Amino acid sequence: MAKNNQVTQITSMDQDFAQWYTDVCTKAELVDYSGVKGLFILRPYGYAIWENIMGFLDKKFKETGHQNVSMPMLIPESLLQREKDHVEGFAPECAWVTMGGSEQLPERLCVRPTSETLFCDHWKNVLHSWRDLPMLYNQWCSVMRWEKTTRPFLRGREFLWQEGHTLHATEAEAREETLRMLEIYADCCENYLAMPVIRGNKTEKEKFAGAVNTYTIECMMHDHKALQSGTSHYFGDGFARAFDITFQDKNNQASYPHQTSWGLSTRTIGGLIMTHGDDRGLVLPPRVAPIQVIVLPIAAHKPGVTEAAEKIVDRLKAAGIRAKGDFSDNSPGWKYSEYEMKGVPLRLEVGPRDLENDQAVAVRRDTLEKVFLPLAELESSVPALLETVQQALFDRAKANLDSHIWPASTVEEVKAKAMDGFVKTMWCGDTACEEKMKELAGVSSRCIPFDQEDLGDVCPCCGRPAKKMVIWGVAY
RNA sequence: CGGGGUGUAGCGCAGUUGGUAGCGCGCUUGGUUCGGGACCAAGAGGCCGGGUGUUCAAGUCACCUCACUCCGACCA
Repeated sequence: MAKNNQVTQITSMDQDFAQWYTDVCTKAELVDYSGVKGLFILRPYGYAIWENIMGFLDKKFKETGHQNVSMPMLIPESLLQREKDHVEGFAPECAWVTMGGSEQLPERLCVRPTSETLFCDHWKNVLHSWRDLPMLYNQWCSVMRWEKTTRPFLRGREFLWQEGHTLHATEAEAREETLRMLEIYADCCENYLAMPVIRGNKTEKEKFAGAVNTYTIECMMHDHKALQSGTSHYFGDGFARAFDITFQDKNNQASYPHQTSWGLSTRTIGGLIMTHGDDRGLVLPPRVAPIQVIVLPIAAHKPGVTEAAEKIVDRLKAAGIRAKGDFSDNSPGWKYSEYEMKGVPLRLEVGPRDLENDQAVAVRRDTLEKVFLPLAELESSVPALLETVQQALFDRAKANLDSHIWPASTVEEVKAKAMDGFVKTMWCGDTACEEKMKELAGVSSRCIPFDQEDLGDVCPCCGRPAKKMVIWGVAY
């Protein structure tokens, strides 16, 4: 250990999980703060993660028939107010534009907190016939919600996301779409980001403003708190009626279409950090990692070392692996720490001793386990090792989730376990009991899981008959 | 929006009873190193978050603001 420890240490998770989180965000060079509260700069490495997530989802969206569009950033107040529940939900956190240059605007304009109203206003003009349906739109954009407290990725006043918006001729089709997109989010989380999810229905209290149903995927972070990682909403024809969107159906009758929307944001990057990270910093699943393999020459000045490392980088790239070499004159130890902090899943070291043995040293980020890989087989051994890491990260997160869901039958039991994971109980369905649970046990309902269990038939809050099982938790 | 904490070099900090600013790391240049955050030498870098007061004099005292951060209430 060198005496000069010039790189700032990351606060340990056990000592202060919140501080650990912000340390990772800044020290792994994912984000920087801007001059305005709640507006964050996504630095190249952080944005590269988002680009990969976008790439995964955009492909899925297109495979399922969706088209990308771009809607305006500003919403006239009168338009936002068209749907009552919606405006009540979002108005408290809208940012408003009131001036154009030095002129007061005749009507103030809301910086979009979400774009349902804009899509509706547009659809009203372009939808005519049942032949125009379904309309399957998506946009990649940022939205603004004037939050009180802010944290990188988890809660910003501006955040990047995608919002899908669709119209369908029938309720059945729209509901099918809602669940299809939820499943794409679950696929993204589980198979791309290695974050196991719980799929379920939001309660009346927790559902999206203006929705008939909100479906969610909930993830468990390393500290056992919940993160809502993607939502998909079925709107019925509520917005269509409010915005007077109609089409002529096959019977030549004017008919209201059924609508959905669904969104996933850069918040999932926060989830990634808090699911897989450790005291050395970020740990990225290989599939989403901007750099999958970092190749480090050891004693780079010795004959053949740099050339061998460069050749390995080229070979890995040719094999479709996102590989990078670091040929800077920082010491090897410095580089180890640097790329561990940045969560690069696999490190390959090449030094004089390795060249003598026709091998490279591979070190896994998740376990720090060291193995020797014959140089001739890197094109097959490296991808295999990356897949092993991907699976190991998912398995570890899955074990964390499965071992921290506790059944309970009283409010006291819920409270006792609330800081140690999710709690599942039966529930009568009354919002009053949900509020009571928040007040007495400090938890909110995360979802009514699709996978229901029978834990009895009594609501722990009121003692009345209960048919549904709810998962409770402390949420980010 | 309430309650705490913090703003001094890129980062981490020191700065006494008020007297116009210092340390470590990083950065630049040169050399030696290189298998777990290397070493030597010489350099560059500051409107002390912003504003208003008090004072002969403010990083230091008072008030106001802005930002970050943690804890609550509200949310992707």
